[in-house]
Amino acid sequence: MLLHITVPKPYDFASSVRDHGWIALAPFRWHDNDSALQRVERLRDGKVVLLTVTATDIDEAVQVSINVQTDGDITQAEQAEILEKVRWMLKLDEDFADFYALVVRDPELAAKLIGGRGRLLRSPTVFEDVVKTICTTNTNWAQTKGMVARLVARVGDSYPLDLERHAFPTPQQVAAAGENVFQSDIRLGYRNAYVLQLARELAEGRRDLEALKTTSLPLKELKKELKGIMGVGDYAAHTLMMILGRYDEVAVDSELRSFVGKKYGAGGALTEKEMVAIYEGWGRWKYLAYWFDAS
DNA sequence: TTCCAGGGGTAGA
DNA sequence: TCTACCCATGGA
Repeated sequence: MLLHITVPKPYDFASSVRDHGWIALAPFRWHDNDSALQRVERLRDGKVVLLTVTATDIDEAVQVSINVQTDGDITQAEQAEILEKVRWMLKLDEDFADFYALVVRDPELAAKLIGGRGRLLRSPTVFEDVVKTICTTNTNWAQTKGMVARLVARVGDSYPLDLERHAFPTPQQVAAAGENVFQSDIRLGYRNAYVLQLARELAEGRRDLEALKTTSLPLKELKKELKGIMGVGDYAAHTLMMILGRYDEVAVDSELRSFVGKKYGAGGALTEKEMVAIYEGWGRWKYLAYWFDAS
């Protein structure tokens, strides 16, 4: 089964997908030889499919193709769900025109972005991205990858045509796993409690993360809502705001401190306020300005 | 052994 | 609002 989405140029599929580290986190995979994004996905009705997403140039647009594989038929409703999820993951419904218009004033950034970059990869659900973001805090990237891989392998549904590959687990599946499985197998350290608590809140209907996809909450309120999640502080909230298409705030972490310190520090240590101020002129695009400055 | 890596919660000021 | 202290984990 092959599905298609036509995306207006400029859009650089391969660069956009790889510009975010998320591509290295399960169940995402990148196949360099054929520039394909791959992912096992559990659909709402429980069917587990393998999505292989590629892109080809067609005149004034880019055609994104989604190859859907599984052991049975795929209904119209499932096709619609897959298209919706891929559009979300690739941020195809966001308008970057204002950002690109601003970028031309900065030749260094313009050179990087001219082909149509900026649509950083995100996961199909906000739940998945919150969990992944929590797994980036106070640890290194190798451990983040391990944490997410173990979570997916241990409690995510298997893909029927290759049982070694799994979908990202639902909140219900995470909640059902319980403390012991987290401590012995998944090993997120003290983050175990954060991820379990979030999964329970969602499974029991005490929180609705997915509503944030379409929220019109003012930035401050959105940040407050995100920081209400145990384990989410300023860095994680700003990262998740970026995921949700709000680029107004940079996420200050050791990576930003290191990069900004080297490029703008002139030998002396910069305060956090000074670091943040460097991107002040980018208005609602600060996060992306930093991201591509550092890339 | 000690440090610390893409921080955050909590108590106390 | 700011600071000190603690937090599991695993590699260096």
